[in-house]
Amino acid sequence: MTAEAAQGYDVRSARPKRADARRNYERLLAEARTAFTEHGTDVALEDIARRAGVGIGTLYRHFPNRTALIGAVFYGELDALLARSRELARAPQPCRALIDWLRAVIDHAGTYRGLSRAFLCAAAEGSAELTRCSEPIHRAGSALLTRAQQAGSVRADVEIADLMQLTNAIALAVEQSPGDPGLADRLLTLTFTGLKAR
Amino acid sequence: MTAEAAQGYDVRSARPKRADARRNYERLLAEARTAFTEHGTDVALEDIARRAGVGIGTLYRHFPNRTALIGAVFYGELDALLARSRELARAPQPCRALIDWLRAVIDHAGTYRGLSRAFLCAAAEGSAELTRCSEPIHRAGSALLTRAQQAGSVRADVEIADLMQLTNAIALAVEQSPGDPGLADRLLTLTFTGLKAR
DNA sequence: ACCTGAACACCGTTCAAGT
DNA sequence: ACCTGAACACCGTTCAAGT
Repeated sequence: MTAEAAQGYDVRSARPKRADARRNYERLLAEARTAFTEHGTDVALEDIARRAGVGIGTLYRHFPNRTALIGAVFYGELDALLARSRELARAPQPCRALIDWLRAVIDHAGTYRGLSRAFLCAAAEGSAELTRCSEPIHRAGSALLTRAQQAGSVRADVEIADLMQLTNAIALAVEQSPGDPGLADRLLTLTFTGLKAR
Repeated sequence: MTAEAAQGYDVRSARPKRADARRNYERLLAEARTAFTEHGTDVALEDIARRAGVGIGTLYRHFPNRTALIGAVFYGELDALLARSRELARAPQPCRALIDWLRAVIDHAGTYRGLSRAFLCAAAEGSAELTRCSEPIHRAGSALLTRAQQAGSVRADVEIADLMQLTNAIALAVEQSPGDPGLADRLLTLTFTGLKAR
């Protein structure tokens, strides 16, 4: 399902949204995106509603809670991340491609302050909005992981779920350490080579 | 400085606290500990004050913000973690000892829901209360790391700061995945062996 | 069917008054 | 010097009234 389809139809009734409802949905999404980018995902929802020119009640009608809104914004930006994975699936070094993609995931999570935390917490809550984001990400990562394993450059006993958990965790650590731009690379290198001496 | 000294003297004036102030401080700390254990670090501060039998203003007088309170509770429990590191410093396998200790750090962070997040965030905020906790932890970890490196079982280019960041991140991922008790072990094993095939 | 925003609930924090 | 708790500010969420 594309992002357009999700915007054009009511999720519950599966019927087309009324034109004004759809316009409000899109405005809220756009304002949420810029607000999250500027002030992080903890920004006041009332601000987002005001900037979108709708009442706070309308925001809640479209997005029952903050996580749902974060998930909807993130879902709309998945395409770039998935396109990058398809690109890297044809890169000459399968292992390098996997690491590069994990780095892209971390960078993307860093675009909104609070996103990676919401993502980690959502797994525990079982939020439908963020789960539908993590599924395509996992599939994309799985393809890159399998390719690197078949090339013999990555251990066969590594599972994508664990690797993504670790990547999310690194994204969070990186987000909390704004003064250390090289941290993401160092932690990914550590994950790749491991502690163990060769 | 011991925990007793911190309780018995006013931090700013370095003078002995009045007896009632000291008693209130200790009661707040004890109630915070149990409240954090039972309901996580997001528990209402008013509840802690009420259970300690003091006004909310008294809580704020002793602990200017939530992070300070979390830090004070955590500081009082550092001894167990540091004792474990001294024990492991004499264990036969230096590398195993390091991994076991990282596991202990993760387990300890898991005793309060929200602690590892507060810890990661505090690094960015530069909270004095939590920084004084991380220093002895880093020193203890550094000793174990150096020993494993000198034994030749851990790579020489690994730095303790990165390793602790990664460990904190794992602790957070583990906390957010209560349904997966084996996650901590799997992620630590992954950190140890690395993705790279041998 | 959808929008609005006043109203409610809740919680962190402060500070004037009291001991 | 310290304690108290009413008061304030802020924010998430709901829902009766309106279009």
